[in-house]
Amino acid sequence: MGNPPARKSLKSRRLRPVSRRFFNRDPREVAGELLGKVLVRRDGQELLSGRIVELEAYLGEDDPAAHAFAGSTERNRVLFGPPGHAYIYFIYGNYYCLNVSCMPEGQAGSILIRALEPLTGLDAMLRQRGLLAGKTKPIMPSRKIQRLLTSGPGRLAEAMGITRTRDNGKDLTTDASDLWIADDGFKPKQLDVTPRIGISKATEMPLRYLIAENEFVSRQPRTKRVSPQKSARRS
DNA sequence: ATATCGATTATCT
DNA sequence: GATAATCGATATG
Repeated sequence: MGNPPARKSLKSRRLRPVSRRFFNRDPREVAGELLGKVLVRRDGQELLSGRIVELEAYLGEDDPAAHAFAGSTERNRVLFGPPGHAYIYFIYGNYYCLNVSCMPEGQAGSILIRALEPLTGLDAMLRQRGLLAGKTKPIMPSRKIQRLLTSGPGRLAEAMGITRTRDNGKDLTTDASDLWIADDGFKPKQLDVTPRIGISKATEMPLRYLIAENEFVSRQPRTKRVSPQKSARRS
């Protein structure tokens, strides 16, 4: 098996909220630095958290794939507001997705959070994802089940209990919120950059960022595959 | 492993 | 009325 994910770090490291200034710039600049940060949800006394291992940058009114493309509307107005806030949208009649607004107020641009490596609150995530199926207490879910918790934008929103009515417009740069982004000091060793997925316009721009070799991304990058069928290994 | 498809509803044309 | 920054299930090689 591969290396164990860096999970031990979380109990020893402090979770410092990421500043608003961090997001006050082009999402393409934010993207690489945001990978490895931690999304935190306070649920009563419990903290649900996961490391950001995959994300996509969406630009402003010049990006045909961005919700900001048609200008400000009631739905997307958070994108044009101050940086560091949650833009939540509802999609396919089923799922919510989380963005972080970037750029100075008045200009659109955001980061779509696409996958987390679960760190704390896994039992609550299991429950909110509906993967508990009447069973009793899970001790530690299998690696395969862990991947189903937060490996995808709709999945992570469901696991963290993120909805539009509850969270849209929330300030993600302070732990006075019950949803925020923190830095625990972790630095990814290597990143991958690929085209964005799930879109039909501007499909070629390389604006999807992933932590290389991380097993909790929604889909492994297409490129740099090596042939052996058995123990599929990337590099 | 990749491809295709249905579910389900807020938002916009 | 059409579409959608998805997911889970099924079909196929």
